[in-house]
Amino acid sequence: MDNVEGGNRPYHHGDLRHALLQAAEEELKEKGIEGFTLRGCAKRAGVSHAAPAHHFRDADALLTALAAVAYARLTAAMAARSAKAKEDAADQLVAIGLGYIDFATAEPALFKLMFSSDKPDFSDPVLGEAATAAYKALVEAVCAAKGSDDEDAAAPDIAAAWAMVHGIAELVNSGQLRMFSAMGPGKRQEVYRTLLRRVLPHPGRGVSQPLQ
Amino acid sequence: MDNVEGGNRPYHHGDLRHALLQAAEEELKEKGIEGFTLRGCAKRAGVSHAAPAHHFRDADALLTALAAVAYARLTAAMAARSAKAKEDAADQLVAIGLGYIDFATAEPALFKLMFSSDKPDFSDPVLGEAATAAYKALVEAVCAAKGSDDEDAAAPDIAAAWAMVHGIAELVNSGQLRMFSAMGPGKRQEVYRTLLRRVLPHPGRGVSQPLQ
DNA sequence: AAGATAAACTTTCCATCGTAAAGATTGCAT
DNA sequence: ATGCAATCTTTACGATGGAAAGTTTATCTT
Repeated sequence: MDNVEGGNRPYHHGDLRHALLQAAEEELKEKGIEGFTLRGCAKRAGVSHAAPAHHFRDADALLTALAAVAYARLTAAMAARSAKAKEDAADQLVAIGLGYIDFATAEPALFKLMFSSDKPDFSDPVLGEAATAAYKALVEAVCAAKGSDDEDAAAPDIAAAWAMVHGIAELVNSGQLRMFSAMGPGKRQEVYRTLLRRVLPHPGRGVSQPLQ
Repeated sequence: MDNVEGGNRPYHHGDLRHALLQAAEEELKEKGIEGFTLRGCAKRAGVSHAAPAHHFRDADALLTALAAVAYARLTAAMAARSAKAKEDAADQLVAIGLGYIDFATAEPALFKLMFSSDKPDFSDPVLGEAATAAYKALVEAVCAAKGSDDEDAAAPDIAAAWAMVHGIAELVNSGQLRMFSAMGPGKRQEVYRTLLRRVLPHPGRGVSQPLQ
């Protein structure tokens, strides 16, 4: 046995499941999703490479559990922005979008795991509920801004808002929108706001129309 | 040797480089980017697993070359829509966006390789030029719609247009916008158009403002 | 035409990965 | 105290990417 930490680690870890989730997050951030290995997680947690199997069926199951945690944080990031914003429905929707972008740029590895990877299994009920909660936060903000409870009628507005924030997040994270990295943080936030205001639903109408 | 095709294959393939690119595209479409293997490509091309090394430094280099081909197709898809649209600058920009979505939904595996993977090396000059060509098509359409040649001034409009089409493409491809799969193709195209018109630049002004 | 050189391809080999199977250790219920 | 189940380790296997060395073919030189 190669007990790295000095020798007196007990045979039973105690909270390996949780330790593995933390290790997986580190591994993901350092190696990226394409360099992620289950053995690396085990080593970080100080256990043998086969130990994770007793807590997660396979590597994808570990990443599925991690994705569920990440969705909760996404929801929290949106709620944090929402709490700081004015109560006005439009401001609230913009805040939700900014929270989405906050999370995506603060946790690019997790964001990629959640949205640009086949690893997480969305049929898993825990992940499914976490993802649905995040989605609902967005939907409710759109409906409020639109002044309607009809989710179907709001569908194009939901799509517009989500596509815009998601597109910004993806492009910024992959470094393709270099204009943003060139600006200071304040200016960047201001541009984000302006972009998000562009996809606000226009109360009363169905799908909002452009000016001209 | 296990010559699958019957026995009289010559020792030298003749055009293995090209055959590997085709094989890689098939492999990518069938297995997905996370199931992609270099050995699988070699088998498809009917050569030993070490043969690709003589044409591509490693697996990433093969995918980089494939990504360059894919960018050319993306540019072509945008050009095809552009050619069919009216000459009006706004219609042209919408067409570019629809072409982008056309490509993304027709070739989800390639699209993922290009935008949601660390595999391709964008410092490769061939890929770099192909990607730049696609980007320029977008930039020029935005500038034309804005009625300005100042690319810096148009930056937020470029970001808005690109983020919207990219967001739609990503969310549709990952099956997260189920409302779209529910509609017929005609209705879907119409909604795409409506969404894209929402991010058109407004000539003269800097960043366009919402209605209210 | 003949031999040398380079290119294309195969074979063999190695480290790493995920995961299955079996053995060792410990906690817990009875 | 004893037995069982959970937790963890060790061992083993097939697959993968890539390095190294050997084989075959093409091309170039003379």
